Amino acid sequence: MILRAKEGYYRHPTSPEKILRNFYLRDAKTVAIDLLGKILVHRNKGREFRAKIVETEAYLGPHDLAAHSRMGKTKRNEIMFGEGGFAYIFLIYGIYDMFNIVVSEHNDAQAVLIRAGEPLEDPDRRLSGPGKFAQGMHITRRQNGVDLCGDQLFLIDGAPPKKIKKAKRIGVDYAGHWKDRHLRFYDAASEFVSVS
DNA sequence: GCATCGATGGTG
DNA sequence: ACCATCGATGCA
Repeated sequence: MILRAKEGYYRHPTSPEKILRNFYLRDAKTVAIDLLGKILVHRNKGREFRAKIVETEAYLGPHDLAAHSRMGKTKRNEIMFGEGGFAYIFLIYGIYDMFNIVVSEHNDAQAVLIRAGEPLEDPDRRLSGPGKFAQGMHITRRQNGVDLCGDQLFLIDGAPPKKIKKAKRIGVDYAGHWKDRHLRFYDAASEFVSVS
């Protein structure tokens, strides 16, 4: 099944195999890098939205002063303190929902923010930037806590980027020396990355 | 090409 | 008051 014949456009996932739990039970930096090139699938109300992930950020746990888990467990972030492989979604600036994937073991409170993707079906859908990504994928706080090993929201395999770039995370200038850590990763060749 | 600003609502 | 954002605006 070829989806769309447009210049430079993604055509087909190499092997549509669902990503299993053990993928998520590793540290945030490793998973953030390995997520690049994977396909996120969201099935919602009889529709299906898919995107190739091209930009991520790692949040390393309570000691990472940029991570939500730095405050300890609260009503909002409790999903972060659970096992890896679950969706953590929160509202930012009163407007946008941010889609994160909880990773590592129970209580490690690590997560990976998905910052940008390439839409597989409609090339005009903009999925660049975490707010637009969640919006374009129809992911909202209703999906907070959803198991990514289920059938509603999950990942399938995809080819990793040829070249990965690393940079500082966006919007975390409050985080002391953590703001300068290179924990943002993106596909160097993708036009859909939010900030190059 | 910048820098700055407002929208908007949950959180601590 | 702050915020893991975005698009519009103003100025160069």
